[in-house]
Amino acid sequence: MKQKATLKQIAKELNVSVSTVSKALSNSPEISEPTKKRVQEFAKLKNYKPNNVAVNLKSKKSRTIGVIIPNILNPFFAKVFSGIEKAANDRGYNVITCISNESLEKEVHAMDMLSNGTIDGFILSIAEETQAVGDFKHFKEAISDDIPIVMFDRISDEVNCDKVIVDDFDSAVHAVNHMIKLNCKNIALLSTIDNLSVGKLRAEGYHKALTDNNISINDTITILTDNTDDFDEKLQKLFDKKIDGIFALDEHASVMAMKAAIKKGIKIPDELNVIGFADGVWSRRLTPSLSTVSQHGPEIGEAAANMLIDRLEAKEGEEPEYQTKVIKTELRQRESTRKL
Amino acid sequence: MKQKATLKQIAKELNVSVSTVSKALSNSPEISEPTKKRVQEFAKLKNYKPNNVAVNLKSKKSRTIGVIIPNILNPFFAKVFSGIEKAANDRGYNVITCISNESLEKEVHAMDMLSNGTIDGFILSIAEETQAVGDFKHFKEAISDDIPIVMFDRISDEVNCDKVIVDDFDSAVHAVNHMIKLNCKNIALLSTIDNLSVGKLRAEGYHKALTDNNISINDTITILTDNTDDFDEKLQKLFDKKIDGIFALDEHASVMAMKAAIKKGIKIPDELNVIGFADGVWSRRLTPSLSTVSQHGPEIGEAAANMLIDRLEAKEGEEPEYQTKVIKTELRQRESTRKL
DNA sequence: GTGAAAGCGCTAACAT
DNA sequence: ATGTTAGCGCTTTCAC
Repeated sequence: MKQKATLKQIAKELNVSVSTVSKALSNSPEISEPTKKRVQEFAKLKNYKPNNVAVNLKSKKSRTIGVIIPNILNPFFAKVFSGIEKAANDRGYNVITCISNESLEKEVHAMDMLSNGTIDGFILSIAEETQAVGDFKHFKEAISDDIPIVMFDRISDEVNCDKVIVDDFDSAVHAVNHMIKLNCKNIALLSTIDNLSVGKLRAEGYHKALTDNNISINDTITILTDNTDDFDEKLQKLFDKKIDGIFALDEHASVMAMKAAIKKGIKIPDELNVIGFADGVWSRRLTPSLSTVSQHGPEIGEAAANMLIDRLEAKEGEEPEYQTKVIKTELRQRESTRKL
Repeated sequence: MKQKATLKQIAKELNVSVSTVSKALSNSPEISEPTKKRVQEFAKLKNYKPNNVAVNLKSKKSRTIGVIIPNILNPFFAKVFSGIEKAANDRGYNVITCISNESLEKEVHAMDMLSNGTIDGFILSIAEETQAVGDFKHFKEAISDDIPIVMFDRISDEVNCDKVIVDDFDSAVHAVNHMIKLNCKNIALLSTIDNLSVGKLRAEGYHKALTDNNISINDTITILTDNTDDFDEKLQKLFDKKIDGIFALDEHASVMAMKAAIKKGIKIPDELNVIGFADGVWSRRLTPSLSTVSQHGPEIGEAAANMLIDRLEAKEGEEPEYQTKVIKTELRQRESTRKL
């Protein structure tokens, strides 16, 4: 292995001082043109790259963002992640990723591992268990240690920090209103994420839309749970009731409901309209394709990364106020909805 | 903001030397029990955490792995990634992720950004463009700079390094043999990844199986392309031919083919058997659910991470030989296959 | 225009 | 048992 080039080595070989080399490479006006040229060319020849760790130690910044995601297999999070990675890279930042796997302990551990100079700030979505338990000490601690956090999607009002969310409540109101306009009279509400803040907000939006339209809420065509097995079981009985619309709050509920309806021989969209929250390519690939509330994952990620970096790069004392940015959803009409 | 605790500060406040504090915290036998206790308790009180950047500079190791993935939205890569992340974390390593987006330039840039002490080694799957162009200089450079690489799935024989792959060729032979046993006589071969090494291997496996069974190869029921639009177009005409089996080399081909068949009113699996390479949850959710060649993404990731870390932690001069580990696939029978 | 020296926070060989 | 010193690779202030 060839030795890695350092300032020291270059200085020795060129018979100049370390600081001359350093300045020459950063194009300082203190250094004469000929010396600069000599140093820069030699450095290129030797393929010199400043040791990032040393630079970080000196500057007390790592230009690295810690991202904590509950589950990378969920296409929504994968999309957000790709947005974060892109925006961060564009601004010269690296991204260290941890997966909390919905566990409070892993979340705490991950933050602990990284809160030692490794990262300058966090972007995260709260783990399911953390939301259930309501333990947010680790977030507050990081913030008081001057490590900024940007939360996205699953947030907590108890923590004072930047946030990026989707207008879950409004999106649901809008989607359900749309179904009502399509002449749906009996819209089932299905969710396997009733433990999450976002799930609750979407359910409230559904209620609001029904109430606004003077439609009474029918609990017998509502499945709210936090467990897919439980959901699948309850789903069996759903089609005993009269329904002409399904509003599903997550991908699992959307797909399983469509699958079950098709099996029962119910025609979509002629007898049944379906709208679901979904982000993968799959809503398009389904037969019939699924009309969705699309959450613009990449935009959420980009917004979060930019908010964090803006704060990191703000001059001391000029940090912006904490803000909550709302990314608008979009109702994507595909084959599963049509006027009844 | 409260000042971050450092050894220096603690030393001053306790009226001992920095090295005493350092040794006490690492539980060195050189230090007396009472002092140790005093220091350790004070450190805990102050919530002291060793500055990771300084430790890295000193030790010339970062305990961080650079992962470069072509596309995190592809569920196969997402699964591999989750395996890497898990194995790395279990062994005390962090993971910095870059997404090459199938671009050679981004791949080169990512490696460049990280090859300066930020990471100890790479785990990567080669970008599409890189495979097409056949430019592997950046990999060789890293290796000669003593930064080990583990490649997975999309590898290159031109680069001498550790590799983790799936037995694509054998898997395809096995799957097609299976279809033949189910009495398929006219098996179509569909691929949108004919530009990738893995795509080619799978296609060769298909040919081998047909040849072994004395079935002649029929180019009119073969769609090999690297472009999904092109594929979708050619797919329209596929069902004009007589086919009773579909072997699809990637997720897009699998799903679009099933969707098209269903639209044509072809009964799966009664008139047509389908097997596809796929990794998402969606193969299960399809109607009928898709029989797949499952690639054990998480295991691939874990194996890659462990190989890399084993090499990183090997004593100088005792590094293991480069090896290529093969993870076995599994034929997952679901509703899209049944004896004709 | 160039160089010497200090220091970022930590470890470890070497005194005392 | 504790402290002193040097050094990881770099930047930057201050002298010359």
